[in-house]
Formats: sequence, structure tokens, C-alpha cells
Amino acid sequence: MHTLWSFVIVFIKCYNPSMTSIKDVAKAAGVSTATVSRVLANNAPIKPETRERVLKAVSDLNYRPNLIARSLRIQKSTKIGLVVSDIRNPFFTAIGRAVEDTAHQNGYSVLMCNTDEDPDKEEMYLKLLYDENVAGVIFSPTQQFNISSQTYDQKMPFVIIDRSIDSKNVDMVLLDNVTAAYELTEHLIANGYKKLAGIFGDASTTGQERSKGFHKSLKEHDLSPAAVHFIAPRIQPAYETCMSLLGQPNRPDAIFTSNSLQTAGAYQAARDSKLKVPQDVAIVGFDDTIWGTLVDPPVTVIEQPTEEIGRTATELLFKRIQEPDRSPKTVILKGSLIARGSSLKGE
Amino acid sequence: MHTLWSFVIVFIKCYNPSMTSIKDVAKAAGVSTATVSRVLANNAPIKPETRERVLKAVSDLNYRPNLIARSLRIQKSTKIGLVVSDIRNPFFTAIGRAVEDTAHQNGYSVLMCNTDEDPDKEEMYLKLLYDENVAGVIFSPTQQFNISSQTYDQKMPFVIIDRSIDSKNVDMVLLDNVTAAYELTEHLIANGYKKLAGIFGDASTTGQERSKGFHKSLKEHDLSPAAVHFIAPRIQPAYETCMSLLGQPNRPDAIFTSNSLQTAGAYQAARDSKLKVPQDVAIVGFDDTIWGTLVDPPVTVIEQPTEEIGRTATELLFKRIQEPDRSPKTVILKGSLIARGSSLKGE
DNA sequence: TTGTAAGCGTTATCAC
DNA sequence: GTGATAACGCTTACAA
Repeated sequence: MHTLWSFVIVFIKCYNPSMTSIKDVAKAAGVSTATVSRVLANNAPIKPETRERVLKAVSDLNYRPNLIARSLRIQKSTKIGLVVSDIRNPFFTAIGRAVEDTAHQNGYSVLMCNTDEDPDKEEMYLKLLYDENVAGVIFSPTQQFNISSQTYDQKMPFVIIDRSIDSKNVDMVLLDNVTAAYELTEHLIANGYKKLAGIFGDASTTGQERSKGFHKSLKEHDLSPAAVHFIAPRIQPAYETCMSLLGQPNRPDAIFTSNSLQTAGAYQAARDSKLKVPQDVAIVGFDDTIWGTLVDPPVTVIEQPTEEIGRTATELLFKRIQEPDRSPKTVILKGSLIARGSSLKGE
Repeated sequence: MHTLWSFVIVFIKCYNPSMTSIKDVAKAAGVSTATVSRVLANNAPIKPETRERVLKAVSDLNYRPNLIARSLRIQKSTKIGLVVSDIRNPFFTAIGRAVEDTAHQNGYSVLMCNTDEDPDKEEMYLKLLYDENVAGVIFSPTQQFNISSQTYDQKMPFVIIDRSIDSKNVDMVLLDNVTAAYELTEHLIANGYKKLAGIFGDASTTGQERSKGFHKSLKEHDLSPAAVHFIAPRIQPAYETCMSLLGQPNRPDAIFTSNSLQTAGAYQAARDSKLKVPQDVAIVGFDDTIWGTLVDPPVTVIEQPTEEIGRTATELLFKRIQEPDRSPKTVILKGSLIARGSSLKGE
């Protein structure tokens, strides 16, 4: 009989998946659950001796508080959500790392969600995060996103990154896209290119703003664009568009792209069209990448301060969490032009 | 007085961030919370008329169940964790997308966590996911990870990807690294390269297995490696190692790298050493990337079936969740050699 | 077919 | 300083 009981106990110890709870700790330490909670929260005077005993029980039992229960009770959590539109875009993974670092330093963890530019997925994930009681969300909205029509409006702290939305009632961290695109276009023109084609993302405001800077520069030089296309911010669509552009008799002598995936597509198209970069056609874009300096010629880009964007957004989010009624702030950062071989004809 | 009360009510309606709960719905529909729960779960016979009323109340109040409370009550959730060691590595973002797609199709959502090859962060995130009651975790462990020493052993369903661990008691989805590396080395030798340097990752078993295949092939041809280095799977360390290798008088004529970040470093080093690829030195690696065909010459690689790895791992995880006691399964997938210019001397 | 009530593991408000 | 105890929002026996 004794053996049987031992067996049962061992069995339970090994296979019972239930966690040790605050009750177990309380029992082991001979105190109430309230005391255990207070020791752990360190927010009330406790007799040193009692604290000792509780702490010992905690470590003996390998106790860790159940975050779900805590979250239910206090109605918040120490997680934040990061909702990005394309996890394959190095820009967003760079942001992701920065957000994670900053969050981590503040004792928060990050749940990263990928919407694939799909408004349904976007809504699904925002609802999920809301339901999960996250402390707040950092995200890059699709164009279809309408903050005021959403249930989570007013309830969950938000910081918008990369793409602006209409509401002036939200914190945002953005790039000065118009200026950046303007500078990039000026650079092309200064280097003797005249027939500029613009490829912009169709999934966000970013593309529109960049096209504004593009047109502004052209106008100032009395040039008109050789072509303008708003397409999906991915490799394949950019490749196809550029193939068709470069196949024309009166083809452009420069291609302005709006993100690194489109830049890759443009490079592929130039190669497959047997055109020399930068002699036959210049290619410039946004975001510095691993391969930007590996290709020949290396790519001229506007580098975005991804680390700063991610960090600033996270800090802004924490400020809003602490002080929900502070007035919304929009931080606009500058990109920096890195001129490389893909836009320098030489002499 | 009446105005004041109206004001208070309106105020509460607008600014009270608490969600509408099952109680509100029950009250609105004139039923008990149990009935509401049953209607929503659809797991008990309900009078059609009652169901109508409940559903109406749900949509009127815009009610959504609190996942935290549900999770606390039923002791599980419909989230899975994905713990990767480097979110900047395109291999892992590709896996991430596949995992997310498969999970999504099964009604689960994915929380992605980045450990940065840091065992502390790894443990932190695994504990977090455990505490968050995730249904299971897919992850690529650091070398230091010791499954049996962990508190969450036996309790949370696991699927290991990319890197094997000692325990034979876990589901895994791996690449046949030895064979892949062997084929890649054979390819180099068949193309006339004789002084092969091997650069392997020092953060995982993957590097060790790939070095095994590398050595096996060399041995069969009575060659000895020109150099062997186990280094961090990032660009900079690979760059530095290759710079030093390629600066030697008796430099290698081929560099075998173990992941795409190391490959990028090797390419940079060849360029900065003013060496021609593939004439002076061949460069080969693992994982096909955006830039693999963009550089000149394009890179010879072993392509991993990332989509299949992610999907298989997720399916395996769901099977284990449903049936915790099924016997563990290890799925080993094959890589495929894509021979490109970086290892083909020409004639 | 529906309601009552217990309980998931916390924290917070009382008392003492 | 500490202990009962009532929530948090949900699911699920058990009753009716």
C-alpha cells in the first residue's frame, strides 16, 4: 500500500502538468497567499523572517506566478504587440530588433505579428492583441486601416510607425519621406539622369509621400517622369514592371524604387534586360540591406534610422501607457542618402 | 441633477476602458452567463429563440470574449510560440511565415520571439511562453539549451527545428546537414577546388553537422581542409575570418560557409581582398536569399525547404498538442544544391 | 433547455 | 504585519 502511494505521488510529481500555485507556496511557508503576493510584489512591509520563509518556499517549489491570472486580475500585462506588414522586409525585422531590445530593457516582452499587407489579418491580430490584454501596440497600418472605425479605438495605446494615418490623435514615428525622396531624385538628376521612372508601394501612405518628393524634384528641373507605377512592395511585381519599362524603345535611364524588395526586383530586371547599371540605367531605392554593398555596382539608397525608429516608437508607447492622456506626438526622422555606384555614371 | 447623471453615464460609456463582459451580454439578453457561454461555444442544445437573443446582444454590445479569462479557466490557449535565434537571418523569417500560415489555418496565432543566440533570453522567453499558457512552442535552441534541466520539461509541447538536441524524447524537424554539406563539398571538389576552407556556425549543432559532411567529402578525396573555423553566424565575424584567410600567402581557393549571413561576410571579404570569384576563390553556402542571384557571380547554395520545415513543424506541434503521449518523431528533410557562378570556374 | 455556483491563480481591500 | 475574502471574466458540473 505504501509503495502504491509513493508511486502515485511520484507519478503526480512527474506528470501532473499543473503548475505550483501561490497556494502551494503559502502552505509551504505557513503563511497566507496574501503574504506571498506581498513578498513577491515587494509593496508592503513584511517581517524579514517571514520574507525569508516565503522566498525559500518559492525557490524550493520553483514557483513562478501565473501571468494569465495576474493579467486577469490587474487588467493589464507586460507584453506589447508589434504588428508589421511584411516580415520578409529587412526594414521591419530591423525595427523588430530595436523594439525588442527597448521593450526588454523595460521589462516587457514583444509579440510579433505579420499581417502580410492583408487588412483582415491586420484586424484579426489587433483584436487578438487587444483580447490578450497587451499593454500597447506598435504597428504599421495598411492603407485600409481606419482607426476610428475600430472597436479598440481609445482603449489600447497605439504607436504608428512607418506609415501615417489620418487621425492626428495618435503617436507616430515616421520618416520625412517627401524630403528623402526629393533628395534621392535630386541626386539622380545631378548625376545626369533625365528619364526617371518611379516605382512606389501601393500598400501604404509611404509610397504616396515618396512619389510627392519625386515629383517635386522633377518639377523643379522642368522634367516630367518617364513612368510612375504604384505596385505591391515585393520583388516579383517590381521585377515585372521594370522588365516592361526597360523593354520599351524609349526606356527610362533611371529607376527610383520605394523599398528594398522593389530595388531587388529592379536589379534583377536590369540584369535580365542585359542593361548595364549605372551606364544604361541607374537604380536607387530605400533601406540599406545586407546585399546593398554586395552587388555590383552597390546600390544608392536612402538609409532609414531603423534602430532609432524602433526605439523611439517603443519609448513613446511606454510614455502613453503611463500617461494615457498626454497629447499625441509625431516624431519625424530624417533618412540619409548613401550615394553608391548604382547612380554614378563615372565621368 | 439629471443632466449631471447623464453626463456621468456618457462619460463612463466613452472613457471607461473596461470591456463589455459576458455578464453584460447575459443581462441584455435576459439569460444567464452560462447560456451565453454555451451559445458562443456552440456545445450544448439551446432553444433557437434564446440563441437569437443572445447573438443579437453579442453584436449589439460588440462583445468579444476575454481570452485571458478563458485561458485561465480552461488552462490553455490557442497561441503558439515561435522562438528563433536570429530574426535578421532570412532563413528564420521564411520559417516564420510558414509557421504563421499553418497556424493561422488552424485557428492559432503565433507569438514570435527573438533570442539573439543568447541562452538567457532563450530561457526568459520560454518561461514567458510557458507562463502565458501557450499551447506549444516551436524553436531553434542554442547549444547551451538543456531540455532536461528545464522547469518546463514535460509540461509544454515542443517542436525543435533546425538544430538537434540530445533528448530523443522530442519532435524535431531537421535538415540532413551532413549530406547537404557533403554534396556542397563534393561540388567544389568536382569543380577543381582543392584548398577548401570551412566556416561553420558556433552557436548550434548545425555547424557541427555541416562540418562533418565537409570533412567526410574531403577525406574521401584524400584532401585536408585549408582551414576550419567555428564562428558566430553573423556577417561581421565571417568577414573578419575570411579577410584573414584570404590575406594569407597560401590562401584557400574555396570558402564553404554555413549560413547566408556568413556567406555575405565571405563575399565582402573576397571583394575587399580584390580577389575574383570564382577564379581566385569559390564561395558557397547555405540558404537561398534575395541577393543570392543578384550578386555577380550568383551564389552556389544549398537551399533549405523553409516552407516545408515551418509547415511540418507546426503540424507536428498540433498533433502533439492533441495527443501528448504519441511517440516523438524526427523529420529529416533534404536540402537541394543550386549550382551557380560562384563555384564554377568556367572551362 | 436553462440557471446556479464553483473555481482557474492572482491581487487588493478590508479587518485584526 | 498578516490573514480572510472578494473580485477579475470565463467555463462547466450539477440541479432544476
